[in-house]
Amino acid sequence: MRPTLSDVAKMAGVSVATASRALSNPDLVADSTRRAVRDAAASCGYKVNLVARSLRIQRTNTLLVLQPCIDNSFYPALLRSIEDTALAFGYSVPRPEVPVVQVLDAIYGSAVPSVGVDDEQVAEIAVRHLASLGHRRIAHISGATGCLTSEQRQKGYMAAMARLGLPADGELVRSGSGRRDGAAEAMKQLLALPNRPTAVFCATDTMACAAMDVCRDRGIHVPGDISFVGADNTADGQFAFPALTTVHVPRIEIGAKAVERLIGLIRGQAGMAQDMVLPVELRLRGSCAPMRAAVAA
Amino acid sequence: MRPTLSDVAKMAGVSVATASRALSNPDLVADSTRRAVRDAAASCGYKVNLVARSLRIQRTNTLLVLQPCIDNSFYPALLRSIEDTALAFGYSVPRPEVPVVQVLDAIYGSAVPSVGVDDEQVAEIAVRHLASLGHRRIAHISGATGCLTSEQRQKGYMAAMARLGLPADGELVRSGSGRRDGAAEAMKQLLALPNRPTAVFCATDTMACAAMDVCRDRGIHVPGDISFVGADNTADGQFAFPALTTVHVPRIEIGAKAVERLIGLIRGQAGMAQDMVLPVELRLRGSCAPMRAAVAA
DNA sequence: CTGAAAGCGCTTACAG
DNA sequence: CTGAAAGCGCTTACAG
Repeated sequence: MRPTLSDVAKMAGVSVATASRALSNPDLVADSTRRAVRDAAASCGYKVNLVARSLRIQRTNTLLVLQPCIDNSFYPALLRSIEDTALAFGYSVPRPEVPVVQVLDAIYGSAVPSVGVDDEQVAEIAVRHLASLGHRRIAHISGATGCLTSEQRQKGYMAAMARLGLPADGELVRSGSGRRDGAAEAMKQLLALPNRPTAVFCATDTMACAAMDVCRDRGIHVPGDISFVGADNTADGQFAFPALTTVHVPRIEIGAKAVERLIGLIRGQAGMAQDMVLPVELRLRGSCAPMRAAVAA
Repeated sequence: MRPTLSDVAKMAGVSVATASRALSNPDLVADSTRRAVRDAAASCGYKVNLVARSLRIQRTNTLLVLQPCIDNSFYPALLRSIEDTALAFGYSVPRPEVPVVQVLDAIYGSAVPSVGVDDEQVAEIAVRHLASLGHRRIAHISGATGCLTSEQRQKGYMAAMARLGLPADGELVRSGSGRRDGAAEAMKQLLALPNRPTAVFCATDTMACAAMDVCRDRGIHVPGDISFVGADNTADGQFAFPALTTVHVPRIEIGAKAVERLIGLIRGQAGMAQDMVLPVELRLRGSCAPMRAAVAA
């Protein structure tokens, strides 16, 4: 059992009150007492129970630090400075060794088990569907820079295009930054191309909807003139006109599995430290049509 | 004051024990009692005090969810699934509206105040120093993909090269992935170039040290044959041979300022929501030398 | 089915 | 300078 303040007090031969003061308000006790209590605390590895303290003082006085990676000599000094400053303000920085699961965007790398999907596969499914309809000039509107999901979808798009022997030259790939305005701008650039794409794979449904809106505003027919596939399967695509064909990412299942993993980790069950990749699937709706053979005639 | 279970019990005309059961163990109370307690709780907006509960049950039974961005219709369903599953396991997911400050890597965007440095400026200072020594073929070994710091340093490198009228063609930019092995590999590629760079700006000191090691192994003299500038000013560069010239990033000050900001935010002080950019500075050590005029002679 | 009581581990007036 | 006691807000045996 983790030692309590009462244990420390007994070891040091003082009352709990004095032990508390010696540790968190040292000015209030005699030098010798302070030393005795601190020694006792150190020898049994006492650490204050923050839950109890918080309940008592009606504040947590705690700052949580989340650090993306540890394998970098840059961090120790930063962390120490954070702790020192926090301490000077009467706050503490717990170093919780808590179980963690990451969902979808694996920013902590493989050191932390993740639950998500294969985002390269998401892109591959989308591109293959468009290619199966005869499209060859398939553009990509990518998501937020620095977002792993978005980067992997772009990578998957490039890989799929290469495997299919289709051109994925630079002008066909535009960043939509994961936002509606970015996607609209990207779509305008694609439409301004001398050799327009006949299909677009957008990294998110939200961006696909914005891109389709641009087409509608310009009298370009979806899917008659240009086809769209999104990814995620969010409500906006479902209720767009035409309804958006998309690659479904099973959010409900991902959330449930992530929690099961996390609780498994908390309970020390085996096999919970592995990554978990859930299947995705194409949802056919109205935003895609076969490539028109005589489009240039 | 936030209502306690005792308030709810009084409103419902039952004991605290019964109120507790009605809320967290409903099977144990009569239907009518349960309804009365729940109505009372709802009418005063009662929420269980998790600190008190945790102290009592000796577990927190709480899962913390950290979500990078909210402006995405993908998340609500995921979050609901997480909560539902957690609840089914007897865990709760608090929705803490806590003050947050981000340090250095602004992954949450400008919605969350950040404390850091201007990483484009970091790169610019490094490149300008090398250019001032006469170097023109200045290479860049970049950091981890998807890391904003690394991307901004690369962007700053490109911008500085352009402003100085120096060539920053693709072959001069290599990803070191922020790791020693990646940097070593990148350095080997740079050395294999027909027209070798005479200077290298590495996105981190750690990578610069690894790159310098590659040179030493091949009998290439630093700084006689090739100059290096790192960034961060971590201990590895300081003790490298030759000691690494670098752009100092003030970690101590960043940590202190971040905590001050955060506590200011907690205390509701004004002006704490702005981003804070701390100055960086060049630290001259032994890894740079003037470009040799007659290098090709 | 319900209530009175104990207690989780601390901190802090209050006495001495 | 130190200790006994109260109490933060809950939950849960134990009685009834």
